[in-house]
Amino acid sequence: MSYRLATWNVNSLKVRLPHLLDWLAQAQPDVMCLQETKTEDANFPLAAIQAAGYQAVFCGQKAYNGVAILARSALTEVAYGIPDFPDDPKRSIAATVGELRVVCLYAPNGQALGSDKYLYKLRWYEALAAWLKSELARRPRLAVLGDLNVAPEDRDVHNPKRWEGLIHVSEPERAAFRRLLELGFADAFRLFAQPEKEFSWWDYRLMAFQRGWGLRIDEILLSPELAAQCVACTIDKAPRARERPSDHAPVIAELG
DNA sequence: ATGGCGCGCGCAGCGCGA
Repeated sequence: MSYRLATWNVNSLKVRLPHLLDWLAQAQPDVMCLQETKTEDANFPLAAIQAAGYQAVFCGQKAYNGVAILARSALTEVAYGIPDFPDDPKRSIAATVGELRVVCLYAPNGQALGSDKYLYKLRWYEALAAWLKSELARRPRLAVLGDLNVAPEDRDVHNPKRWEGLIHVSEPERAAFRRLLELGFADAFRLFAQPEKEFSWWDYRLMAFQRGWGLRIDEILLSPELAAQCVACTIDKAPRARERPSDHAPVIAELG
């Protein structure tokens, strides 16, 4: 069974709904993970998404965070948050789609090195790794998609010198990300030859997108079984070039 | 490159994101 999996931080589902519907129609993903929906569940645009041919599970809140998984087929065994990590405001949702277990994540930003939010981000990653370790043992066909808010290596940063000492690139953050790879996950993007300077996020300011000043902070992690089945992983920059875009671009993985 | 954008909230300007 082949699947097209995608993840996109939409930075407000309400504002970005037209972009999302256009992208679903054009890209035809089987599974679509969304982050930063910033939408309470009562206001989730379920009818529009169903009309586009997708089912959805979601957990959101006002103003901040919020995640959702859309799928062309049934979503079952829905799980919210990270177990044993109760202080987890709408950053994780998981569901079974066909033969796949899908986890959709919005990692904390972390704000600045040494800040309370930074320490929270590292604690969140620690809890995530512990959870995913047990999940991987139980569910060999596991895909983890999301805005992981870490640029794993210098080649994932447009100008590593400029980013020294800043959030997303610090060694503890990168170690937290590598910990997930050590569990056995593959960073799907790096399973393939890629163009240089390929990113998934660009600042809204200073025409960063036009200048190519970006980071790769949205990732698709695949369990060994799924990695062996993966035939492509790409980033679609086209939505970032539209009017009133999200600051993130969708990432797509193809399972053959 | 970092004031400079864009979002939500709520009705002015702030917190937050990355």
